[in-house]
Amino acid sequence: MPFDQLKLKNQLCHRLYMASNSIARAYREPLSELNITYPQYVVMMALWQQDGITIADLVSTTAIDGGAMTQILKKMVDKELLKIIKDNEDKRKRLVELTQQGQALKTQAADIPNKIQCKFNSIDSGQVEQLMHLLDLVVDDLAES
Amino acid sequence: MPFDQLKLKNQLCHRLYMASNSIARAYREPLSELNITYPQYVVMMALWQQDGITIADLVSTTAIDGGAMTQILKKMVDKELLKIIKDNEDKRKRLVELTQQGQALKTQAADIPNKIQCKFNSIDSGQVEQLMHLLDLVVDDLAES
DNA sequence: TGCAAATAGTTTGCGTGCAAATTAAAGTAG
DNA sequence: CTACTTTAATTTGCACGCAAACTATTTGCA
Repeated sequence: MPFDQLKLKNQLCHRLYMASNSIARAYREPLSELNITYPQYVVMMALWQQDGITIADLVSTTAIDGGAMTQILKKMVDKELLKIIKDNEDKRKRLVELTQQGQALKTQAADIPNKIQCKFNSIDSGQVEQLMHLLDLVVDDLAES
Repeated sequence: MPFDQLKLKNQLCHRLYMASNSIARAYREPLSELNITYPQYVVMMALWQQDGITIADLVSTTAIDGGAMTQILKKMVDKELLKIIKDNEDKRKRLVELTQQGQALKTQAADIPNKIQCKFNSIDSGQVEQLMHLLDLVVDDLAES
């Protein structure tokens, strides 16, 4: 039955598609209170972890596409969440720095992970661990291919 | 440490984001040979399973947004993969039917799941099963919230 | 030294994902 | 029979994700 593999319910890709969209949708409400989108939130998390990094570093830690990153950062500069500074040592590079507003947003965001976690009633933290591990394997396997 | 939850590497959402993008990227090459995109492939799989269903049914089985579906179907009609027929019993509804070309494409697509599976070197089929199960739980938990 | 190759970022065009508004048809309550 | 509500689908506007083309530096190598 080679065609059985073409059934939607047998496909890992479709599960991932639905799960990823579901999660992004779940974040939409809490994030709209901070006036940011999900990818913008990912950028903020990366900068809360390490500030003043280059755009290339931001691309590699967030896995957001470089072309999209330019547009995303532009909007975040408009919102005065961060600013972009030229690197005098290497004039190709630009450094991304949080503004005070950007740093302050971390406090408002601190509760978001809990809000999301509350929606998971069928999964315990051990299963989340395992899920993350399996997803890491998927990403690694598909990395360069 | 409430801020530890804000670290990217602790976030399920970011894993899902990366895994979903990775998979979509992995399908891009094989699907470009069929001249379709990933969401279009999902629509095709749904129709190969059951042809002649309404757009609403297609939306619910694929989990593709209704607004996007209109655009996607329009492009697939242009490619002559399917046609859209009015339902005379309920004039609000429209039925989606594969053309001969659309049906024939199934044979060309039969090998795609294997091509993708070949890229997974770190995961066995049991782990894929488990991954799909966990993703189902995630989707269900986030369903209506 | 000089010049090709690599690196950092931006821009463009296309295809979604999604919310909100809109149109048309069917169902429903009074 | 009529107005209200619900359902099916489309349209619009915005934000990405991604490939490809492009600009500006820097690096590497002969």
